Amino acid sequence: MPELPEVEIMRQYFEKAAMHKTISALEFHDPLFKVFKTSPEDLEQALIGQEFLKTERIGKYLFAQISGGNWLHLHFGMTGDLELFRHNELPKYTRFVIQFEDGDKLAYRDLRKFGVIEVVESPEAYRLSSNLGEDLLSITKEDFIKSISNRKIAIKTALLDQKHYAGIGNWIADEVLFNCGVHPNTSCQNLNEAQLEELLLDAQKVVREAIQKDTHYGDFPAHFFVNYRKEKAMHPDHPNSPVERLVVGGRGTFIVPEKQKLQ
DNA sequence: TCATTTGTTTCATG
DNA sequence: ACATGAAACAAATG
Repeated sequence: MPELPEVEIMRQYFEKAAMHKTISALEFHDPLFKVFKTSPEDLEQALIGQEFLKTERIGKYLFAQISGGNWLHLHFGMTGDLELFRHNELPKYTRFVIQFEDGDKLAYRDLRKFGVIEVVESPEAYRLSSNLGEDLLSITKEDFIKSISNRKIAIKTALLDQKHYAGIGNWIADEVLFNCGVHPNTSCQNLNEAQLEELLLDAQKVVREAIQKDTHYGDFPAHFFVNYRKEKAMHPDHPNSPVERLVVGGRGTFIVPEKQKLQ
């Protein structure tokens, strides 16, 4: 699920669900502690009796400021999300629960456990220490072009690298490459500045539109490539060129061959 | 049984 | 040290 737009919607959900309410207890439901980078004791120390003051997001990484100091960092891996609940049965695949004094409970769910829960000093400190780029929506054209133009890797692999600009995931990369008519295996060196700028602007546009639709895929415009992102599907603009699947950088990748030729 | 999945880290290689 | 690419991580689905 979670690429930049999904995490932005999750941030807005967290704002509504968890802000300014006293935390009374925590629950841990991941026996091997795969998703926890901070120990339960330290999480309790940091969170219990405190409240969340505000949220920030960098790419796919979500942060919430804790009143007692430091920030809670959440990453959602491939299958993570949040669910506010009050009843007794645990939402499916719940790994972590934050209980509030008012009886609300916030579940962090993550089927595959690729996500991360930890306490960090600040979003910016985390960004710098983990070599994370700036958020896709705030990076400048110049920085984007500089970071990509001399690389010797496939453009799709470069788009998925979170090191220079954070937020693009697998479906958005395919979406943008389709929109710009670029084959995902094109070497970065073979793209000129105008093409790179077009890729950035399109990525930002796709992200904004997805956020505006609350990332409900069903509400996306009909021309969105993600609607046809499966083998042999037919994009309405290319009725004679069925969608093809290939693997780029180890990730499933879909293209319309007629529009996206290798250069 | 095998391949697939909207992510990231780690390891090996050059 | 750095860039690159493959494998690993975990769990469900078809």
